[in-house]
Amino acid sequence: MQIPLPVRAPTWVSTRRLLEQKLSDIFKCTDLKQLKQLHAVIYKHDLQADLYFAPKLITGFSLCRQMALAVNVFKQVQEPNVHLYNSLIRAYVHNSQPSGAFCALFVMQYRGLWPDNFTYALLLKACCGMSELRLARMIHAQVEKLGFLADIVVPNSLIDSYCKCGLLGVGEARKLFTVMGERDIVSWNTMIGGLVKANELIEARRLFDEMPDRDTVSWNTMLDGYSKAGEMDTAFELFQKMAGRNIVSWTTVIYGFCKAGEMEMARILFDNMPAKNTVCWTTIICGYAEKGLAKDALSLFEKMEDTGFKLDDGIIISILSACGESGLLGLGRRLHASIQRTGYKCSTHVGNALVDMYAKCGSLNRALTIFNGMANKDLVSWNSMIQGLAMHGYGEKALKLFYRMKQEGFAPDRVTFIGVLCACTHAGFVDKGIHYFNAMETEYGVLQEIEHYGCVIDLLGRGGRLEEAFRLVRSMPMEPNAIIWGSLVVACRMHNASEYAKEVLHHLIKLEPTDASHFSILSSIHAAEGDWNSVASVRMQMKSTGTQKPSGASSIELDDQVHEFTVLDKSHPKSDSIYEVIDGLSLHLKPVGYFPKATAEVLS
DNA sequence: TTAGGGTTAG
Repeated sequence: MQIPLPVRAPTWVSTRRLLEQKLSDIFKCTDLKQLKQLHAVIYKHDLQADLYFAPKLITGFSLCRQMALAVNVFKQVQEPNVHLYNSLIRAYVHNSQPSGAFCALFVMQYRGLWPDNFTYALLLKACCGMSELRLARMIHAQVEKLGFLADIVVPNSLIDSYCKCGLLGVGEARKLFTVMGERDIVSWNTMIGGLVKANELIEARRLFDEMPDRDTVSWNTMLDGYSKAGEMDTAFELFQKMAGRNIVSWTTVIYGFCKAGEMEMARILFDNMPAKNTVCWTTIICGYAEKGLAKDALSLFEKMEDTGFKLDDGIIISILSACGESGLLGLGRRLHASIQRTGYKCSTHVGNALVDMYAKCGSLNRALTIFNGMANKDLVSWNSMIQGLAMHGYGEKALKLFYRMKQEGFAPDRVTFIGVLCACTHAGFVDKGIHYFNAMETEYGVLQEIEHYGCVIDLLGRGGRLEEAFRLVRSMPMEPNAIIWGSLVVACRMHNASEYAKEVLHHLIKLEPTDASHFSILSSIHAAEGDWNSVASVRMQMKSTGTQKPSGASSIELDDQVHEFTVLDKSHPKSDSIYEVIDGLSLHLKPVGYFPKATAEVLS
């Protein structure tokens, strides 16, 4: 008798096994094409709702930054379990969408499922992105009640969340760290990292010295602290002393030297690194770019491409941002050309960075072309473009874009209003600006913050409405800062209101006693009034605080080289012909009514 | 748990 052989089952089982194997390899990879293919196969076998495959697909898609696809997979599952919810929450956290993570939590609880310790650890990560102290405290109370604090991952995540909530949070973290029964190296490292980020370097070092054992992460955290604080002697001493240096250690110290302006030292370390990745290339290129050293930045960028490092969002955004900061249009365009040549798929972030770079470098048409061509604009795209137009005096165009933005369904936020108010200032629309300032809270529900007050005070001041500007400063619900007083100084000088200016400068000197420019403006006002006694007293005050007057400088980029000039500067090799051109320009300007302004301040 | 990174007034 012939026994019927099962035909379908083994095929099915082997397909499943094969898929399981394939997926276990792939779910850490970020290749969307591969993942989509696998998803199609899984779908063909009707396994998309399988509780083994679905979480892996969700994780895969989230790593590829495809939240919509991840959510879609989740929705296919009829009865999701805690594990699946955790995958979805992890996906939201990974894609910096903390609100999505919390929504998933509410739905999960609504469906009668209890979050476990993993859920809470993930939610705490989501809290990190939100920097919400209240939320961290709420979760703290809950995990304590549920007994999840016993799992060391949970208190460690709590410390991390607390640390990201500012100084108050670091205090809470410190309390928890002190009472923790068991601490592992992660607890120590996280606590030290939190202190470092809060600029509590001395306390961080105390804990670092107190640690039972240190790993590379512990050393790197301290290196980061000293590098960011500009204490490069100590940072370098630690770097030399430490064992088990890794690429992060090298990059951290290189970053520190770049920020301190010690590019030679940064370069020596960079050239001697045992291995390089995109992060350290980015660090050194941006180091050069931020210092305006366009040639070095460009040659290193080309070297990086020759070495075979592929572009990623990190490099592109960092370098473009540095270009915008220093006005290095050449490097920015070169990078843009690389993006186009390699067919790099621009994310919205990269698009925004390009818009910002071109706008800041004064190439508004290019910024507009990129902006108009962007398929997925977000709020930042609109804000960057509005700000770009406003910055260059195109107030009307900026406001038009603001209307278009609203028409397309985007709700303006605090940054949008900074752009809008700035547009009104530069275009001289004083009343319009005041209208928007008043409307932002009542019509748009956006809180008026000190930055917005700053814009309006600047707007009033430049518009010559000094009385109103001062009235607004006095009625502000917050303490005016140096920026507010600074814009008033500008206004007072524009409108020759020396009595007001003196009052304002005294506030400024109190707030920023080491900033020489305040002293020099004050002394120039006294000088203009012929009050030489006061001039002498300001100079004395400057000397006693050890403040020196820095010279103002203008710079221009030409053939990938930034040329810097100061007042009466003759150091440029082509100085003679430059002055010839300036004299020529003055000859043309005088007949049409422009005269050079040479006050005591300029000549002092 | 450690390194680079998009919009913010003068």
